Amino acid sequence: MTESEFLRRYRSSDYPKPSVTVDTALFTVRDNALQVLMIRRQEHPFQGKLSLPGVFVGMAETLDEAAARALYSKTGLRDIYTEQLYTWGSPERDPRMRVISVSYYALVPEQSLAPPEGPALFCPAAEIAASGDIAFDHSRIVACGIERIRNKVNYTDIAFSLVDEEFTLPELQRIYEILLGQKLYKANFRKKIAEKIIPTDHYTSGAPHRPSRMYRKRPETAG
Amino acid sequence: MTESEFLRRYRSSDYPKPSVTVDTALFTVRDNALQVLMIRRQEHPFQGKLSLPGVFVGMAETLDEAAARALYSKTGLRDIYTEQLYTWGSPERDPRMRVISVSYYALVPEQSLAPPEGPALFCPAAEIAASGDIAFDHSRIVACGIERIRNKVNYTDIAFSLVDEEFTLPELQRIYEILLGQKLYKANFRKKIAEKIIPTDHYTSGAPHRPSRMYRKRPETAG
DNA sequence: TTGACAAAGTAGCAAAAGTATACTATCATA
DNA sequence: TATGATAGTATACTTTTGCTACTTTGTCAA
Repeated sequence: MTESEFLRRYRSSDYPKPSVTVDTALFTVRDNALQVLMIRRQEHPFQGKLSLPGVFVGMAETLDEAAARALYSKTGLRDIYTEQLYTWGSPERDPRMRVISVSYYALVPEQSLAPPEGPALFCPAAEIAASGDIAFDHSRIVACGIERIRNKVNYTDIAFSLVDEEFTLPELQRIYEILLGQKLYKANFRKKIAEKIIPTDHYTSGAPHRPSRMYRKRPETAG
Repeated sequence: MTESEFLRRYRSSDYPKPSVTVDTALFTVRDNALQVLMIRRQEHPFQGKLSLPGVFVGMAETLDEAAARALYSKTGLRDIYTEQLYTWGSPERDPRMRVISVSYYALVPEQSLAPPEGPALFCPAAEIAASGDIAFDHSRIVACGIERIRNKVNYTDIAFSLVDEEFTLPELQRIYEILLGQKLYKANFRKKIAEKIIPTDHYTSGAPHRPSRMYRKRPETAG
């Protein structure tokens, strides 16, 4: 049997197939807390419950593209930091039918977000992760995202995805403290990230204390 | 519309669906190298090429169960360390049709493996990861597994999954060195893992030098 | 104009962790 | 009984981390 014969003969409809969705947890830091974008469901199943924005994977798009599409349709944002989290495949996770969900998380600075509209709203991520009243297994997805972020903060630069292009060190430190869930020492923090940043000649103003210098992220050195 | 009406009305066949497979990279340390179990493909596509053992996901099983099934059918082993890696969904990754692959990796000590039979064989993982001649995107899956292992060695106990229940410290250190790709200092290594192990009163014998004490992994302390 | 307040930013020490080297111990073998 | 080989230990040195105290520079109110 040649390969072309085989391809002709293979009938993919011979096998039952699960549906595949991509669900994306969009995180930001707001009001001194890590928050996640949730959607109040208008339809069954889990009508009225909170869920993550998700889409069915199109037959011609990659998973990353599906994740970007889900985010764009809810926020209008493109080119934000996005990464695959985990794939959930329990047969009972959707009461309608077998649905496998590839989950993603995304990070965006609060300043670049328009206030969420319609059924979308930001919720404290820790509350969602701890709640027993979230649609599907989306509570676990959020918990998984929180954990991933907390790990990666220590050995990557993902925290920079949560601040604007120009930022002060007190701002950045606050992001780290919220993600890690603990206070950091100012002097040590600055030593640690000194090599990752470039000072600008801009300063904050107006506050009743010494102005804070603004910095940018230093581009990664290849190799 | 009530929920039951909705469920009746929903026809899952209205949407085209990708197929979903689970592909599992089984790693072990053999001949002083990290090796991975590969299958010489008997059928199209990629006939004659090496691929990872994989199965289509059954409609009633979880993804973890599918991964365990794939491993069991090739090795006869159960209850080995297994963890999800990443999900691959490029539309072109399988020439037959749209197939989304949820990849897993597994770790097993060499001693518990029977010699592979039939089309199965162990290959140096680094060579597979670097090769351009592997079926599907399985070369990238192996590369992803190597990277994950290398990361997790430092902050988890996955290295213990690659040695027998009783092991010597020189053995364990060799595993660490192979996974990390670098020599470690004996004294420092022992300080680091001292709290993770329990000494037994067994010793190696027969070698023309001082016998080596055997240890077991200390059970994780809850909390 | 100036003193109080507040947060930004800096200096430096001590403890802990990591890096590296030198040493002693114990077997098989010749 | 000396030798070679690897197991195992002691210890000095270096870097990082944890912590405290200090100086700087703005607003605001007396």
